[in-house]
Amino acid sequence: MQTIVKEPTTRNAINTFHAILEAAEDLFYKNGYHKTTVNNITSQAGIAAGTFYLYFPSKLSLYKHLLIQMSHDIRREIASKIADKTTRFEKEREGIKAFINLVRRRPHMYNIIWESLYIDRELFRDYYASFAKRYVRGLDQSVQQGEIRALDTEVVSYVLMGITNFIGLKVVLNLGDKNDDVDRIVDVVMDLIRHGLFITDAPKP
Amino acid sequence: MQTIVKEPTTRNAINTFHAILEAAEDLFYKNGYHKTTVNNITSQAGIAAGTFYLYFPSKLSLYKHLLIQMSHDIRREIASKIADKTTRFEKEREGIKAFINLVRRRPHMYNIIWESLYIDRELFRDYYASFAKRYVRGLDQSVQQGEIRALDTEVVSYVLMGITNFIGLKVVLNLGDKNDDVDRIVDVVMDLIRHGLFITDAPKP
DNA sequence: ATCAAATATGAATACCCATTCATTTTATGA
DNA sequence: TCATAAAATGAATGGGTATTCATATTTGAT
Repeated sequence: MQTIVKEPTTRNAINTFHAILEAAEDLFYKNGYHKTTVNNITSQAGIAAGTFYLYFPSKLSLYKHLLIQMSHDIRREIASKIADKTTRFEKEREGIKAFINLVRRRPHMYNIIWESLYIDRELFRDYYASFAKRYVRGLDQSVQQGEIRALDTEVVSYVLMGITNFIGLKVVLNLGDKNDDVDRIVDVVMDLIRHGLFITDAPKP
Repeated sequence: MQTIVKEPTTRNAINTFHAILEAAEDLFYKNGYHKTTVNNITSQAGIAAGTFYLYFPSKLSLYKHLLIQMSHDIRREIASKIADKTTRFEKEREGIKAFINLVRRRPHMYNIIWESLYIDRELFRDYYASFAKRYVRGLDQSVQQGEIRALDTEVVSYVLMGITNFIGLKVVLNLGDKNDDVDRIVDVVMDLIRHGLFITDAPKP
């Protein structure tokens, strides 16, 4: 299934195309995919209902287009923020921070990505499977370089994704402490990742 | 909003009531809330469409009923599995294991709980906020008893929920390694929680 | 200025689905 | 056995919405 009819070329067409994307992002976030009608989207975008179908073959294709775009945005954002970091620890910290700041700026992303589980399960699976795959590559490298312990990196990748996602959830949904400061939270998380949760007497192996 | 019309009393009524719940659980899991019609549910339950409304005032109320029931089931299951454990470490391990085994047995739970984010956001918030609150109580106690380090227990609770949920997701959706063994995965997770991810030379404080 | 292609319009279409209700069947207790 | 209540039926209703299409406008090249 193609996600768009064709790339718009003229100035006006580009504006219309982006107006649709912007309205959809906003409405999908506020009301969810199912409660958002194509008419809601077109009227918020300031265009006629029929115009929508000049750009997208269906409502679902628009959703997929947004999801794919966002998954790229997330990867690019994280990659750019950790590119110049040299240690795995710093990469991890900046990666988490980048993700949280991104979803805080654009809380739409959260909703849209998770909602895929209910719109197209394969899309959801693919999203996390491919994210994990990349993560594992980075972790394996760090194991080789002796920076992190030799654990099952696939499991570790899901642990780290879980941490990042739920901390993001807390921040985006304003769960718990209302005065959350991203840096402070990330410090706590990194402390956990570095030292573990428990008090032990024995030195580390 | 009440979730059911009234508790059924006679034998047949109880059967019908449970047939509806079972069919709904199955169909919401397979196709999601929005793609499941009341007719789908009643025909899979082997009853007429109208009968549905003798038990539930609306489709949404059935969903809420399932969600509330499941959140109780999860808490009860975890509580019963950790009741006799004495150390925080064991409680944590058995809690994670109980959760994963439960969602593996009834993968419906996963979908239904997360889908609440798109059906009724307050429901979703309440679910995790109250889960976190309980978690924090337990963690605070363990901090007092010197079993775990004195970190922000609210942040820690989201970290632990995130880990558990994403490991559960991996298992339920069969992401990555297809021969996942729950005990082995939980061992990796607990190792992480105990020692952290990184190799450090200094002994623990 | 002219024309063809690209864009845009919005009312009409066609389908879907939650819920209702008049009617029938089944259970219960006197 | 009969009367009453409880449970069940399923066709009909009504509201909603994704998509289409005949028509109109705008754009850009010649």
